[in-house]
Amino acid sequence: MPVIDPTAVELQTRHEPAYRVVVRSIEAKIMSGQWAVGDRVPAETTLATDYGVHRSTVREAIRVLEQNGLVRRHDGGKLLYVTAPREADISQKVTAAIVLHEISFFELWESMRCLEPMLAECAAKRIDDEALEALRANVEKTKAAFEDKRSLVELDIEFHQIIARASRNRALQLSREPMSQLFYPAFFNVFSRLNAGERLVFAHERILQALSRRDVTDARSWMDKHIVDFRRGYELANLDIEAPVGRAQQSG
Amino acid sequence: MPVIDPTAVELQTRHEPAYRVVVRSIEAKIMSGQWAVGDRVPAETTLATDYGVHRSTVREAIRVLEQNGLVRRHDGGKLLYVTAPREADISQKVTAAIVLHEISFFELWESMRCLEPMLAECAAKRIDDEALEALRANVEKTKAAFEDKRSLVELDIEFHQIIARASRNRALQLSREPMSQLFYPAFFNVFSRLNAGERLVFAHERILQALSRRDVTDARSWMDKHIVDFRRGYELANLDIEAPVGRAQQSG
DNA sequence: CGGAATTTTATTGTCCGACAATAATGGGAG
DNA sequence: CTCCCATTATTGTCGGACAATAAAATTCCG
Repeated sequence: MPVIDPTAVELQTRHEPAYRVVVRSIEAKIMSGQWAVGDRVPAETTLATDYGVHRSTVREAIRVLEQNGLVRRHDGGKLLYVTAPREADISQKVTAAIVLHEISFFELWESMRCLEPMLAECAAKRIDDEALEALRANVEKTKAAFEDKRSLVELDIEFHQIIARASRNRALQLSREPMSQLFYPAFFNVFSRLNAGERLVFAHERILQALSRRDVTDARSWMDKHIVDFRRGYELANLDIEAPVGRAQQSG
Repeated sequence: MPVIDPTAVELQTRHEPAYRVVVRSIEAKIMSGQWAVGDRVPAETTLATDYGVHRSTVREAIRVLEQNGLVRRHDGGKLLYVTAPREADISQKVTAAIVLHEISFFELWESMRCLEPMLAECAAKRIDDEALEALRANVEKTKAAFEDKRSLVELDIEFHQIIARASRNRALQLSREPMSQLFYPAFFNVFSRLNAGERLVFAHERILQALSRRDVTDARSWMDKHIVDFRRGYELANLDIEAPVGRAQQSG
């Protein structure tokens, strides 16, 4: 009795296409560990004869597995290997889903207000000196980049990313990543309209101090303030909180 | 300047396979809204001539898009339509990623402890009478199902799902769903070992009461207690907090 | 004998064409 | 106007082919 059963609900009457059978078979082999991460996947022709189908059919199956991040070819190579899905693989898909479902900035903001303080809290418990040093460097660079809005955005993204990694919680990171991709472009709008650099540096400094002291409570509360403050900036910049994210945001 | 640019970093030197070009082209049409959700996608042969490639090539592209949830055939039909990715589509992929990355139960629990109280808080603000009624019915059924561990698990899943929906925040729901899929199977282990039905009902009743009163603070704090309590149960049941989720959990 | 250069082989990306099964569509009978 | 049937369109699958090139095997040279 498998803990997860993706193969559970399946229509018996309409016979499943062959390529999907191949997908599920290989998927099962990978998820069960029979084909371990790093193993090479047999050639298309081999799979075709093994499964008794045409190579085109195998190919379609491979595209599906590839897209799910379960198999991948090493950079510039043509051999296929079993892999664990990369964060970027699924992050991108979640991002697309958010856009197409026309999820509002508000929903994203609310989620970030939930996740970021938690990430900060976890980071305060587990951050190492290396990450702390990276954060210090980031804040210094931010101070120096007051003029350049674009660098400001990039440095802000980096700041939060370092903290996310420092949390040592990959599940939280996985949740945060796709949202941040959509959340932060809005930053550029805010920075362009308001001169928010000063507030940004102030907040980042406070958070950094809290993390340095491993002060869980402070890290959380400053991060929370920071997220709340961003929403105010968003509103002050005359952007629509309720508008779906993803398409180019316009001022009201 | 697009807000998101998935097509950004791409190797120029090694020429991109044709099927991938087709994917990106169609993807762009969908993401930009040029092909709206609900529109029919042209037939494979049409696309083939349009793009000047063979039908097999188009087919591989379609598999990719299909897997991303951007296009789908209506149940039992053969015509392809533009769609927004379903929650289940990506939820399943995230779940696979969590398993293959061997993310620990602790990481998942920590994430749920972040998300569930927030979901409860949002639900307290926005829940309607219908959902409230559904929750009441759920709690009644739970009281009646004290013996049957399996029903107990299912009812618990339902309870939290109703609250998630009531939060009216689809981004949060999107984060929660894949984790809950992996989180809850562990429930069965706990219920089997401990007689946790009583505690479960107690907690659910408190949460329900708070939601009925639209008491944001109470809803959050009872949900938090509930999640914390579950972890205790997990430990009392002698299960390993640090073990990766996904494979069958064993007692220590 | 070990490593670099070169040849051979394996593998992928793409194409052409074909055919059966069946969903979609259009048209006629009631 | 609705229901049933013939026609058409579309997909799933197959067989085979070929160029490009990565991978492997082999030769060559210091």
